[in-house]
Amino acid sequence: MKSEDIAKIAGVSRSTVSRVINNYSNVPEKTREKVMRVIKEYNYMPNSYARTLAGKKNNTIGLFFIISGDTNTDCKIFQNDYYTNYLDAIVDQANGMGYYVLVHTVTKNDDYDKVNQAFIEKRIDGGIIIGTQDEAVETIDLSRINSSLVIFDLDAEKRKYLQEHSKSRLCVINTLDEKAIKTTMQNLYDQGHRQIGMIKGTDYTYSGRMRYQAYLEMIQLLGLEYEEKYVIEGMFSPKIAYQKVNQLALGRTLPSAFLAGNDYMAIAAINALVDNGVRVPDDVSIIGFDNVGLGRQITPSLTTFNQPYYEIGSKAVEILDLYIREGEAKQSLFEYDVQLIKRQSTQ
Amino acid sequence: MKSEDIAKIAGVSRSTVSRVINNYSNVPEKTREKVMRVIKEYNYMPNSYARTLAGKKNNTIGLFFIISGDTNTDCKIFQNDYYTNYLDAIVDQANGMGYYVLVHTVTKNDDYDKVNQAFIEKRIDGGIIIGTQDEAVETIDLSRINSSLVIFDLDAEKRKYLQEHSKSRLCVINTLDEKAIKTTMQNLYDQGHRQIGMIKGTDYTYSGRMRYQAYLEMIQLLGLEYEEKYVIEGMFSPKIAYQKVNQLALGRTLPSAFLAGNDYMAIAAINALVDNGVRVPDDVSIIGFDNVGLGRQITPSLTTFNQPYYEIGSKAVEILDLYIREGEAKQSLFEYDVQLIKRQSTQ
DNA sequence: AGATATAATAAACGCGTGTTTATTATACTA
DNA sequence: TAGTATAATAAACACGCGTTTATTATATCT
Repeated sequence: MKSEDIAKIAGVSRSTVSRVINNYSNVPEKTREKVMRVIKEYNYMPNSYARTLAGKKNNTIGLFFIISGDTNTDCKIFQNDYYTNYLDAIVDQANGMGYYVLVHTVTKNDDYDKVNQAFIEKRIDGGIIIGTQDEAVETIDLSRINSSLVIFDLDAEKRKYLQEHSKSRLCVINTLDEKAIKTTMQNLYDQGHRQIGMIKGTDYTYSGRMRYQAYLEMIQLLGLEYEEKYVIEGMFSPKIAYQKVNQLALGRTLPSAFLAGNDYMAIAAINALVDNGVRVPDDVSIIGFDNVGLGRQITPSLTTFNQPYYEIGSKAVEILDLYIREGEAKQSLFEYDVQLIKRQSTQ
Repeated sequence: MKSEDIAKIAGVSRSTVSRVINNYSNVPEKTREKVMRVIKEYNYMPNSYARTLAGKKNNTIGLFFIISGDTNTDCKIFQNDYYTNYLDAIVDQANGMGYYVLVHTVTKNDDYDKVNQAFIEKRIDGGIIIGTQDEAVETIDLSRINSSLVIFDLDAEKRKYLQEHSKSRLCVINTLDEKAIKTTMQNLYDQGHRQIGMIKGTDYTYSGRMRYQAYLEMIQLLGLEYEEKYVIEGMFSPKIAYQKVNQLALGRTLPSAFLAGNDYMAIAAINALVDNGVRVPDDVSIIGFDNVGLGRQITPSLTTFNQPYYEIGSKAVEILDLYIREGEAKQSLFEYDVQLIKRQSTQ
C-alpha cells in the first residue's frame, strides 16, 4: 500500500495525499477528511525510506555505548547499571517523542567506524555518545558528519576542538564530579580521616581523569601527604580492583578511607577488604561513584554519588530534538550536580 | 558524496560503480580496483535509504521488549537483568553480523502499534519479541507484516495460530521451564519438603502460566495438598510479592519452600521473610527463576534457574539472519533447557 | 579482413515520497 | 457576462541507488 493507492481510492492525486499527511494548509477540510478516512481505513503508513530519500528526517537517533576494553572482556555491557540507567531514560524519552533508537556498542577499536557508518549510511538524525573515551573523539570522523550530537563526559579542551572542527551541532553533558569529590573529601577530613586512598579509573576517560584530579588537588589543599601505595590503578575493572586492594590488604597498611572511580570497583574493594578481615566502615570507609543498584543491596551498603540519570538522559534527547528540528544549537554545554548518597560503607 | 560522484571521479558510469559495490561478476579486475580505490579514498558509503528503496535489505532488526504494566511502573525496564541479558547477547551478535538494532520498549497498550510501525514504516528486515504477553499476539497485526520474526516464550496454541495466520517467517524460542520445575520439586520432596508454595507471575504470559502449571501438576503428582494460601499472586512484581509474603509471614503459617516465578519476586520474598524473623533457608527455602545478577550478591544468595541467555539471544539473531537471507524457515521452534543453580537460599 | 560472438559499459527505468510548478475549477469584480 | 484573482488539485521532477536493457568495444572464427 503506497500513497498512490490511497490517492486512487480517495479519488484525488498523490500530491494531495502527501499534503494531507504533511499537514499543508492549502487543502480544504472536506478533502482532508476524505483522505484521512481512507488512510485510517487501510492503515496506511508512508514508507520511511522513500520519505527520507525525499529529504525528510527519519526520526531515528543513534545511541552509542563506548566501553573500554579493560572493563569488559565478555561483552556484557548492559549488566552495568551506569549504561542501563541512561539506556532506560533515553529509550523512554526518545520513544515518547516519536524517535526510533538505534543501539550500538563500541567495544573494539574497529567499532568506531560503526558510528560514522550510522551517520552516513543510515542518515540518523542525531546521536548520543555514552562512555566517551579520548580516542573516540579522534577516531569518530566528525568532519564527515553533518548532524546533531550529544556527548557525555568530555573535557573542555576536546569539546572546543570538536566544536571548531565539526560541522555538526554539538552538545556536551558533564557531571560536576570534581565539586562532589572535593566536598566529600573535606567531610572525610573533618571526620578525622588523614589517609585517604583512591581506586582510580582509566586516564583516557574524562571521568577517570577528573575524579582523580579532584582527589589530587584536595589531598594538596588539605595538606595531606600523597601516598602512592594508596592510589590504586583499578582501570574501571572490578577484577583488577579486587586483586590490587587484596594485595594491599595483605600488607596490612591501609588508608582509613577509599574513594573509588566507580561503584563496581568500590564493591570489589569492599569484598577484598572483608575477605582479609578488614571491617568496613570501622577500619576503612569506602565511597563509590555512580549509584548502581547493587550498591544498595550489598552489606555493608555502599556510600556513593548518584547521577541524575533520568534527567540527563531525557535532556540529551530533548537537546537532540531541538537540534534536529530547529537546526541551531542554543547551548552547547550542560552540567549536572551529582549527589552523595550516604549508606553503610562510610560512618 | 553519492555513487554518481564516485563514477565521475573513477571515469566510469554509475552502474559500474553499483556493480562493484554489489559484487557483480561482470566487471574486470582492473576496473573494480580503480573504483574501489576511489571509494576508499573518499570514504564513500551508499545511502542505506536509497538502497532499501531500490529493493535491498536494510540490515536492521527490531528488538521489542514487552513489559507488563504490573512489574514496572517507573519505566526502568533495563534494570531487569532478564531483559539486559538478552539485550547484551542480541546486540553483540547482531552488530557482529552487520545488523543495526532498533530497540523499542512496549509498556503501554498503545505501544504495540510501534511494533507494526517499525515493520511497515521502517521496513526492518526482522524482529525479536521478548517478554511476550498474550495480548501482544493479538495486538501486533502480523497479517499486515511480511517479514521475519522470532518470538520468545509462546505457547503451542498461539504459535500455531500465528504460523497459520501470518505471512511472516516465524520462529518461537521457548525454555523448558516445566521440566526444570518438576525435577526440582521432586528434589524438594525427596529432601522432606511437604508444603511447597509458589509466588506466581502473571497469567497472561506463557512463562507465568507454564511455571505455575508445572507446579500444580507436580503438587498433584507428589500427592501433596494444594494450599491456596501458599499460592501468592505476585504478578512478577517484587513490590506485590513483598507485601503478600510479608502478610503471610505475619500469620506465622508458612510453607517450607517457595518457588517463585522470577528472581526479583524471590528476592522480595526473602526480604519479607527475613524482616519477619524467618530464617532462609533454615525455616523456608526459596527458589527463584532467571538467574539475575543480584541473586548472586545477596545474603543468602539465591538458588535459581539459569537460562542460556547468550546462546538463545545469538540463536535468535542467527535464525533471523537465515530467514532474511534465505527467505525460508527451516525450523520454527527451538527449546532450551534451563539449569538449576544451587545457592544458599535452599539447603 | 569481415562477420559474429561476447565482454564491458552506459543509458534508462523504477522504488515511494516531498515539493515545485503547471493546470484547472471556483469565486469575485467590474 | 467577460475577465481576473485565487483556491484546489494534478502533473513533473528530484532524492540515490539497484537492475534491466541497450549500446559500444574487444575478441574469436572462418
